[in-house]
Amino acid sequence: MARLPVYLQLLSEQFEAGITNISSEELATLGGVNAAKVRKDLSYLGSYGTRGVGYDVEFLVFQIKRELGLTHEWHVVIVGAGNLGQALSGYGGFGERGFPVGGIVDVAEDKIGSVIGGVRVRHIDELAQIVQSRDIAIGVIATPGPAAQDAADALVAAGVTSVLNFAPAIVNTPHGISVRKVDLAVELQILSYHEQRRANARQATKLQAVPGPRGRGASA
Amino acid sequence: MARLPVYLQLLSEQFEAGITNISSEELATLGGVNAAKVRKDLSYLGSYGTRGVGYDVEFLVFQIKRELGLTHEWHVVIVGAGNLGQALSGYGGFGERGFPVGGIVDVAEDKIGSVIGGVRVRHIDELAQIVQSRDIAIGVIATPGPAAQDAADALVAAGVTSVLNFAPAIVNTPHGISVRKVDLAVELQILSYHEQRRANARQATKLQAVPGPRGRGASA
DNA sequence: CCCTGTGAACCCATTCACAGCT
DNA sequence: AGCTGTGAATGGGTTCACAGGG
Repeated sequence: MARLPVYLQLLSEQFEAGITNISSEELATLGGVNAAKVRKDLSYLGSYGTRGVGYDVEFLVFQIKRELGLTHEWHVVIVGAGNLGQALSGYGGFGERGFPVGGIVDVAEDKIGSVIGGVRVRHIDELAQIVQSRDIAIGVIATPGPAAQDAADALVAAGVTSVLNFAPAIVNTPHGISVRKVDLAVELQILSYHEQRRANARQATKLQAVPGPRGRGASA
Repeated sequence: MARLPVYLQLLSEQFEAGITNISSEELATLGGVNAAKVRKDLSYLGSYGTRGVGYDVEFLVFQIKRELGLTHEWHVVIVGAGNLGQALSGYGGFGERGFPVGGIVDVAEDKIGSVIGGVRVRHIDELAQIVQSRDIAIGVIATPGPAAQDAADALVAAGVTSVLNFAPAIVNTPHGISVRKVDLAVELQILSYHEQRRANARQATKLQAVPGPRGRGASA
């Protein structure tokens, strides 16, 4: 379930704050969702709650981590050492959350050898060797859109079975490979859409308040 | 609709490639979705298709851009000039896709004044002035988790009405503010979950093939 | 004849509501 | 009494299937 990571984060925060027990109601409020949904989601892990009391925060954190496979670190390999690849590698957030960068590769000779976030950029031909030596299962595509499919193919050929795609392109992979896509521009476009609607609404209100003498049906 | 940006991207690529007309079937294949869904989504824009023929690619691109409010650029302001903020600012992708970085702010004195991606880091107290001078509607939160709520409050106070939150925290905003959350760690955790399931499946297969004599119910 | 546009059927996630344990 | 766990009801999004226009 895609909400488990969210619960994990909330529960971890509560645990840090010294909370040892939590009800579905409280957790739902923190996450801005329905309490019944929380209970359904958590019941999927097993019956780990205590009726009349709630859930043990620490135990729940452990169970979610186990379910998500977060009992050990997962090294990732980044394909593409351009702006985005450098950004992701330099951003320490991956390692902090249990996903250290185990390698970065690129096709461009001039990028190879430079060190970003403590990791040296290597040639994409070395991808299989990097993946196998560090037992890497997750690859990150940080190439321009047109190169994304090649990057995905290279990752799959190297033995990676999960792909996080930041490139603005849809990649095709064989069955059995997990792909997730994060497109920063798409997120902004969705916000732009909301802004656009707000702007239209303001305009409509204005037109309604002061109907122009030559209004061509704009108020309809 | 959250799929319009995807169609826009696909259609733009097709247009670049010289395709002038496209059927819902073709577009559906490119996007990996159902053709009926494509038609429903596009019909929401109006009846812009031609029966028996398909859709005019260029016209459709224009209509989607209009609907998404992409007829002009939207400047964004980034809060947080740490690793992630620098990464996002240095990454040229925002500007390329119509969302140039109009400012970066931080609370830390030592970050202020440095230039990232051509933009100078300024103090968060100047946020309102930056937002108003450039008429910025979209703010990006790139702070550590605990500072995210403060960043959101500052953005809203400054007049921003849409927020893209990269911090690992849920932020509360007044009604009427659009918020989207992108958590890179969550994406990786979801992939980790898939990897975990694959690992479990492999283990189960192995146990089934060669049942251990002292198996403690693992094969159930 | 081909493909769009759309009512109707379907499906699955969400929510409700309450039985049951502590 | 309080809160979990879950069958039943709800609702929204997806898919089907076909009428209708080019």
